[in-house]
Amino acid sequence: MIKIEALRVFANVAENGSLKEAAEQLGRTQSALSMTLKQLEEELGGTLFETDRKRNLTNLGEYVLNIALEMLHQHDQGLDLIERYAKGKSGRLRMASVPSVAALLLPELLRRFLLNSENADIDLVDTDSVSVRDAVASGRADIGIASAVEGMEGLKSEVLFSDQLYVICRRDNELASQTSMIEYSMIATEALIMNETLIQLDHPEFLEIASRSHLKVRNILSLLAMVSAGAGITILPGLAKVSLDENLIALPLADENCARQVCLLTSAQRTPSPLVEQMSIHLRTHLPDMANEKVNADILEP
Amino acid sequence: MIKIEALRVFANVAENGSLKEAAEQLGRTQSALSMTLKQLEEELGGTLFETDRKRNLTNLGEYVLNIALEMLHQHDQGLDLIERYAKGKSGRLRMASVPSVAALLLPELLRRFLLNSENADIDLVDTDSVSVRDAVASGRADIGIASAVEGMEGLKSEVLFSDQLYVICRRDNELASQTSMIEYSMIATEALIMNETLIQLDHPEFLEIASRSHLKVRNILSLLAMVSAGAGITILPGLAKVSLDENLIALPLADENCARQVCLLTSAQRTPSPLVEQMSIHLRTHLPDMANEKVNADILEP
DNA sequence: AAATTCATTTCAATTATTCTGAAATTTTGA
DNA sequence: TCAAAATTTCAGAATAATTGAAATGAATTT
Repeated sequence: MIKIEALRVFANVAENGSLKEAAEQLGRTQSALSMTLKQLEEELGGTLFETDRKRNLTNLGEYVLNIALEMLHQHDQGLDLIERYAKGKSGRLRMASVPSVAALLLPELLRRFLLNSENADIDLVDTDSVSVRDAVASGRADIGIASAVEGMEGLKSEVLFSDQLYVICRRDNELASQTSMIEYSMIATEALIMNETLIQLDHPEFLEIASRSHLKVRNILSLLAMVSAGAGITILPGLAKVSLDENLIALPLADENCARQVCLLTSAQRTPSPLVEQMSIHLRTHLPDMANEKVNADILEP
Repeated sequence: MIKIEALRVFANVAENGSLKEAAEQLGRTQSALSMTLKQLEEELGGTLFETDRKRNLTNLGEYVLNIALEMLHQHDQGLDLIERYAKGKSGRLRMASVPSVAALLLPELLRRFLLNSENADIDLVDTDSVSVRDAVASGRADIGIASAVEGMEGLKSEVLFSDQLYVICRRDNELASQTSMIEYSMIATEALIMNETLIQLDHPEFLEIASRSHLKVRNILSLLAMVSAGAGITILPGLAKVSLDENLIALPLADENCARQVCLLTSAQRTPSPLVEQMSIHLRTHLPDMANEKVNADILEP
């Protein structure tokens, strides 16, 4: 059977016009190439070169060279595609992420990722945690970044980083002068504006406070505008409060158990594609540091 | 290094959904295929099937299958082209032949040749022996069929068959009653009309007769019309006289040495292409018989 | 024309790869 | 849970590829 490697040897020798050169290029001995060519000629039932000096091709040799070059090109290109894909350097990747991570961390993270994966084709959708979970579970997204929510059957979930909660209030609020962390008791008398992430807090003291709240705002800009306008205080994860208005201040919440756990979500059903695998690794290694950096930079500023 | 045969195994297993079936189809053991796949997966750095039952492909598996099928197709097609060409079943073949052979023998001979060489592309030119020789010598034709002429350097020549000469005269000529072969002496008093093939005869007695001839006609139809009209007699090789007018008759010439030698001409410089090789073999094995058949059929008829 | 050089082929020994058969393991379906 | 079917594993056998050294063959020089 004619092997593609024999054709590669032939093409190399034909283009070099010499066994010696070709042997050097291919890192083999002349005799190995000589035997390969001999075998190829036997299989073809005809001679490829006019003499045993490899300067001139026979008619058959010319024909075979033409076809072989095309074959080798196709072959190498095919292998390249496969290898790139297998190494996670190309392919399609649909991501779903909560807005805070998508807006604050992913731009830089994806930029770095793409340095090693030029042919990757990435779709990013930002939405709330529940939708992120659903997108991954249903196969509409390959990878999700969200806080843990109920009902994660069929999903693999892994904590990427923990996002500490902060009380957001106006600078003229008396809380602003606190130097220690904020206990629930300290905000018991404040009007609390609820939001998406607060729904998951289950500390009894907090639940008590929350039960008295009559305002819930979904959109974060509106939420902050409310606080700014004096409608009350709110509580947000560190990442969500990185660019507050000047008249607002973020104060760390003492209860560390109720930090938002930002998770990486993937389907448990299917083996991840190499690109998903690569991205998962990339997220695991870079996202925690980037998150800390972002949150701390913001804290140290005021 | 990823081998095309490993991809073939993978594609086969993927499409069969089972090692067992694929092993049967490929004439190998399951374990051989299992190891090939294992090695392929190792080289890719990822798994190709969801479980070790080969029913479901991973995302990577699907991608690789797509590319691999295309690669295999290209590869097999390329090999097929090469093999067909090498076996002389495809390619281009330019033939030059003297008209008698071209008209009487080649149609049937080429028809038979093409049964085994569907993809061959044949160009046939008919012309006189000198032009045939020149066409082959200059590379304008790959193969020539002609009588031996002077100056055959650079050509390989091989006698295919010998074409006996015949005297052509009117049935009312007294020669027509001859039952024995015609000696030169018997036509000494006839008016001889010269033609292309007679130029090469060098028998002294003939030369004597020829020297008295003042008419040379090239075109065979004109030549025969001349004889028919009573302008004289002529001498033609057996093949050239196969369909004479009713009032003409062909009488075998006794001198067997001066039969026309119909030769196969090829270039001595270049190794013949496989198609030329095949055609040469075909001509060698079939042309002599076909020529005899044609000449004899015609002789027995009257 | 002989001698020299350079490239290629040949051949036997080595090394690497692939395949097999049997046993062990895993999965599936009852 | 068990038996049947499919797959994997592994060591040894069969194949194939590669090497190094010597021989052959072609071109070039003297």
